[in-house]
Amino acid sequence: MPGGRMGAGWGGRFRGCGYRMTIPRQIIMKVLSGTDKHLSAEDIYMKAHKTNQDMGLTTVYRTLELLMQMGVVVKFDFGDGRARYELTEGTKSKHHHHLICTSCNRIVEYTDFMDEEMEFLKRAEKGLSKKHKFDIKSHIIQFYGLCDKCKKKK
Amino acid sequence: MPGGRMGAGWGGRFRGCGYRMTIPRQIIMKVLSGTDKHLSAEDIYMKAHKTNQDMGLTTVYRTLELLMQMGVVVKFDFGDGRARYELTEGTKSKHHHHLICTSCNRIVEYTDFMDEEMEFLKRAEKGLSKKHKFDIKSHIIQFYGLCDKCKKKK
DNA sequence: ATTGATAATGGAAACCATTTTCAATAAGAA
DNA sequence: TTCTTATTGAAAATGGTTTCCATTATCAAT
Repeated sequence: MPGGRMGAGWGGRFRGCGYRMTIPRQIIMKVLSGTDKHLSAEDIYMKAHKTNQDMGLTTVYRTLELLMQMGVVVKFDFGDGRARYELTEGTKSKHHHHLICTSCNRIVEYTDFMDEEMEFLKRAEKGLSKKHKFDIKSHIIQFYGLCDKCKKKK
Repeated sequence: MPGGRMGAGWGGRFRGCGYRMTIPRQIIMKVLSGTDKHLSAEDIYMKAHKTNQDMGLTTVYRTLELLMQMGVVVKFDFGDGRARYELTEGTKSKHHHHLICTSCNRIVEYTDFMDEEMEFLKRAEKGLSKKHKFDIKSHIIQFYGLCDKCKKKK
């Protein structure tokens, strides 16, 4: 993929869902596509703001809301009071889940057990979709506990 | 178990963690033990308030924070702006997970696939604990998507 | 039982991420 | 180009959660 076109191609996706493609939305997609981190709304706003000075934080929230409904983005809550967002179909990053320390809020990504996990998830999603008539777009798996340091501190 | 003693026995647990057992904490434990729903802080406050008029909302938040650190309670975020809390070792309710509609916020509990899930989780927790030196206390699994109604609406 | 150090409490005010409002602007079909 | 209508940004409002602080309660040591 040649550089400079990241985030392109999303126009059809938006229009297909009955929405318009706009400059702010393009920029936001570019930011989301260009990272492998979990960004907060403000993180995204700040990155986008560098490209387009007129970008407003409100638009970021509105677009994220849209993207979530489109199933393109997942929202995470790690318990620190601000939500994080991530593309579901991340081309950049490996599929991963999170370990969260309930004491210091440290977040560890892990990619272990992914094979088992994916297999389990595939079966579960299929079964749950059918039984509960849900159109499942994404999922979250998080483990909570005490990290090494906090364990010793106590 | 004879009635009227629900929530008792927690004193040791608190003291064991270096905290004191107090009336408000007893009442909060009673509320949490006595429900199989996911209560918000305010839900808990209102229930507790019936037993003890002096109960303050601040104390509920503080106690929940404590219980989370103790690994006794899990905090859920279903995306409606208020967190929900639930005992991890629920004697009342079956272990379950959640399906959440990203459009209307409807929450469906499911207990299907629990056997596979439990098996997977057991292995994952053991492996992750060792590898990342985490003391895992609880976990969250949530599926997001569109419920039957919202699917048709579009 | 009494004491005393200090953890815990409640109420009000502060915080701050997220929403709402609204007039101005831009997208895209005709 | 024109017109309809979705989208936008800024500021204000919202509301769940935290912080502050003076008062009260717990519980280990006496």
